[in-house]
Amino acid sequence: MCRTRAVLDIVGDKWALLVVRTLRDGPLRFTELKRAIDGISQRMLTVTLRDLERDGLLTRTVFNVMPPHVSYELTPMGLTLREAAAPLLEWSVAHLPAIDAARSDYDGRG
Amino acid sequence: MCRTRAVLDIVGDKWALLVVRTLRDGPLRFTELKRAIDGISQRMLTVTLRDLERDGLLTRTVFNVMPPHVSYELTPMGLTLREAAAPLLEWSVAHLPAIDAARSDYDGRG
DNA sequence: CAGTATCCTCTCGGATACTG
DNA sequence: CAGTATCCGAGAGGATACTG
Repeated sequence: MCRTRAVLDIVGDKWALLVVRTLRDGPLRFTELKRAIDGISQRMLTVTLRDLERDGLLTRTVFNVMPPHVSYELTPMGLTLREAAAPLLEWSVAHLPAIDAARSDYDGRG
Repeated sequence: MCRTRAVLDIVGDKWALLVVRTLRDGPLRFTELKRAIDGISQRMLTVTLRDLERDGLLTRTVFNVMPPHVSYELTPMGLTLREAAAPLLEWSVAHLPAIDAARSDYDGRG
């Protein structure tokens, strides 16, 4: 099995890249992330954050205060992932209309 | 729902980026792709190629000979995707060891 | 060679309810 | 606030067998 698949599991994750991108400008709290990432469920945000933490891409910092305060921040490696993923995300946004058109065309003939 | 999610559905596909990368140096036949992409099943290669064709990212050319000959080649848009994805794939290869280490470390404490 | 067809399992991920 | 726990349905994707 090609090793590249292991990292495409990160990229292919439904939410991981969006979380990484959302953290580009500095640390955020759980609720702030949830608000920023439209459509993500509480459960999936938790799971995604845990996975990214496990992979060494972000850090989780708990402040023992009331009410609880947890801060998520990209690690240096997480920042390099953000840089590497940026062109792909930009490509995606730029080519979305072209892909929609190609699909309509394809389906119209099929 | 954030529009970026729609494009991550294209890019987040388990095999799509590997197919695009494998076609970077020119057209390949079905069996050549299957051999080059370690671990992909016959079914998933078929499905992935169909999706990429539908999205206008590659072309499928059938030569009516015996035995059958089908050639897959990136479109100009497919080539731009390949360019956009290159940094991420390089990042993947470069950081795999670090991610493995982070996982072992995390699991060792958890 | 380049698929299609079928079956079947397993994981992803949403909804909901509860807690320190 | 920042989670955890539980349940559940849909669909991704692998294995296998067959075909023009």
